[in-house]
Amino acid sequence: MFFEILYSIFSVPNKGDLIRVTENISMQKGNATDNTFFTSPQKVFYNIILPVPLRQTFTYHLEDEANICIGARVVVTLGGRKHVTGIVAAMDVTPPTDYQTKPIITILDTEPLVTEQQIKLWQWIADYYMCSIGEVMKAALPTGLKMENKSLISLSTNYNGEESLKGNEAKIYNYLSNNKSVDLSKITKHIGVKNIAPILQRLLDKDIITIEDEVQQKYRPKKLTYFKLAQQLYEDNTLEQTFNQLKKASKQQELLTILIKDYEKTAVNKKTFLKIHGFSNAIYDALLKKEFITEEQREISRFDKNSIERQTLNALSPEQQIALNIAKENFAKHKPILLHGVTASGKTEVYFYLIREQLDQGKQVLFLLPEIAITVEMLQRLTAVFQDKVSIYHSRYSDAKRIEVWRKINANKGGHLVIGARSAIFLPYRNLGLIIVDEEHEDSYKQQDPTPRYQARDVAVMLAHQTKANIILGSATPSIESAHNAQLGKYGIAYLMQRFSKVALPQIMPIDMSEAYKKSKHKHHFSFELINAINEALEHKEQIILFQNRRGYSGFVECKACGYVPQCPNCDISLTYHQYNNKLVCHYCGYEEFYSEICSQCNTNQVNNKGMGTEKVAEQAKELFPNAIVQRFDQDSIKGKDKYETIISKFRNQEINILVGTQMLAKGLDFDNVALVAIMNADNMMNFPDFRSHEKAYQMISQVAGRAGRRDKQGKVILQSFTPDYELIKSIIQYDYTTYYKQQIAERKDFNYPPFVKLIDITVRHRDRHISHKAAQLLANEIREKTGICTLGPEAPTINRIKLLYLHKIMLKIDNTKPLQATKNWLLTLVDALKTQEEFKRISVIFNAKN
DNA sequence: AGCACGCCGACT
DNA sequence: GTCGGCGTGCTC
Repeated sequence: MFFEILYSIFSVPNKGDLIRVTENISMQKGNATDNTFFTSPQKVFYNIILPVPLRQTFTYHLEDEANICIGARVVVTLGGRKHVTGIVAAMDVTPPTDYQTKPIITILDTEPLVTEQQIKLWQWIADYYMCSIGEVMKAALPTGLKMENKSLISLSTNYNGEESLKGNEAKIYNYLSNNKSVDLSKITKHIGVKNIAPILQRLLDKDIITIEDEVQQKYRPKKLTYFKLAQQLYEDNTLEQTFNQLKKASKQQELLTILIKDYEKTAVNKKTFLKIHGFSNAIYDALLKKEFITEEQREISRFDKNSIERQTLNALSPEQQIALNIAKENFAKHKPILLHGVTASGKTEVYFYLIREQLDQGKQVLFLLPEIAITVEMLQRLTAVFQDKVSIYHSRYSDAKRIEVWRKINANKGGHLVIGARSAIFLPYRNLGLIIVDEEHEDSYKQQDPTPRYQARDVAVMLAHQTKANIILGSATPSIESAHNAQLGKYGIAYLMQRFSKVALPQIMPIDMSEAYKKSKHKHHFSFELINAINEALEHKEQIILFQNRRGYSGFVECKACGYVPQCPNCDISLTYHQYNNKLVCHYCGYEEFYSEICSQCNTNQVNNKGMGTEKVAEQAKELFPNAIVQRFDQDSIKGKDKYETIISKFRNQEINILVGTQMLAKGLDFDNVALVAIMNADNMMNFPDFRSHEKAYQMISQVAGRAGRRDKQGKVILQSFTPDYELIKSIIQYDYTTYYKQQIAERKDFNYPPFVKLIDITVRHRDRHISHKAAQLLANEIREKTGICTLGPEAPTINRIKLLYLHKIMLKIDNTKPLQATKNWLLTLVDALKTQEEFKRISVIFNAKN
């Protein structure tokens, strides 16, 4: 079977024992009688999950019982699509009566690729986040495992042309002679035959063509050459002899000498070595030919597992020990645990003990981190302790690597630790003992844009519940929801309030900017207090971080004559000015245009002094502190490939005095010599329109503040704000989580926000503003009338047009007197009903469950 | 979502 | 005359 080879590329362990499915794949109408069958076949029916946004599974059949199982991948045709990969969700289902099923073309796995437990979780996600199970499947599977029509076909180099080909075989051969490598759909189109699989299979059998997967082709691990002294030179004690042999080759001798003296038996990177010591390739090649040195290829990886020495666990402090015990007690009761530990209190140590215990029992452990916190340092620490039991699973890793991890977890051979970003919840765990969700409050655990819009932390809690695994949520500033669950006793709670180094938390000094402006005690956006503090730090050769929660130069451009602000033609949003390329950019759709000083509305001069971005702060810092080296650090300034690492290491090496950045700075990075952190404007963090804005501000400021201070010296934080008397700011300054929590939870209760209600955002989109509005209006009214649910809107959001579609938003607050799942299902049918109306056929409705 | 079918404008 | 733009409808 052609498809066996085509799709078994990633099924290496199963190669060769894939199932033979009937050759009768051509299902063209009127052709069925051609098939000669041995017996009268008994059809068996299966429900298949397919990657489409339809909230259903699809029933297909096999002509006979076959070696197939739930969780195996199958290839089927769907609509116009020739090969779609799906997952078997149910077997031996009752045949449908109202339509003719199509056959399963190929079974790709003999063993489940996906566990039944996973399918259960997928269904839960689909229900809860109001999407199709197929969409969840799409998010769950690494691309290589869900191949669609993209496999590449090319001519085999082995074919010498002696065999004569006829008909379609010849056609394909000729086509491939002229085109290097082509994907399946192109060949199909060119040949004009509906089912080319058997033809390609014949060509494949004759070794005339080869099939490669696009994904695999993309994945070419970069290799570096390492070399070391040949082993036998040591073993046979022939070193001296060797040198005699090289009497006339002084350069080669020299190379060997350096190698022996400086590197001994460790392998060194060829390129670097030759460059540093000034040897040519010829010298190297000569030694290699004489077998005095041996070469090896190493894959480049962000960090090298082999080079990390095994580390044992540190002993726990009494406080950590107590936290560990509390965790274990709660696990015994199958309760999640919230670990509330201040910055540098050693949460990680507690995790380590819990992980080790699970690994010792041969269990699987999932360590979830926000993408941005998966740093080389973190991985090194974990790898140093758990060595080869560690796998990494996140978006910066290649698809091939992810498939490798998938298979490893699926094989379930002994204890294993997966460190991953939110998508790691989708791995096929078979023996999950523990889930850790670190930085539990991070909103990047919530997938916002492509559906499924799931909150990985919540899914993790569900996964733990379903699999009876333990789960620990850790944070220095727990989310209000988790803290509330702890308060209600749904979660256990443990605290780590002592800092590991015993140095006090940084002192936070609020500066009243309205005062500073009134009394002219400021230059640009820098209060005098801040300027003095920076100067002091610079004198002591200490480093400074300036935190500004907005990228770019200055928010907007405004015409000083008519007040016009340039807008994005697609999105109805003000364009942001970027100084480095002198362009106006839309951050939503990427539209850009050159900045012009002439206002397009009234033809006078426009100015760009509104708002304050990192670029402007950096510029002002350079002006105010001409002797300091100032560097920006945000999405825009790290565009280049390794600029991120470069800036960080430069800052570490103290080649930079002042670093100006956005929240990117705050996550997962620890610096040693930062004495001062300044929050340039605390207000713009609190004043964005979201019910979590205060929570986010608290978390962000606390986190940024934590960057200040050194192992032996208390750090200092300057917090500039126009409203320093806000309760929120007071709690931040005093590190008073309890007061902050009480305040927030009271507000949430008063204004009906989660965790007291479930929030669902509905976005209606249409090309026509009026239809969009009308549809939203109808929906809102219907919901209000039929359910009595608190329904806000519809309203046009500030950004009310994205990519030429007009948006209208409705917000639902569903309190716990309403049946949540039933309500969600009803909402979906309501939208389906609306779409049957001619006028609203082309609206699209997005649901976002936001709690 | 993806794909085919079908109906109108700018090209050989 | 037709190539191809994208609007419309359907998927076991």
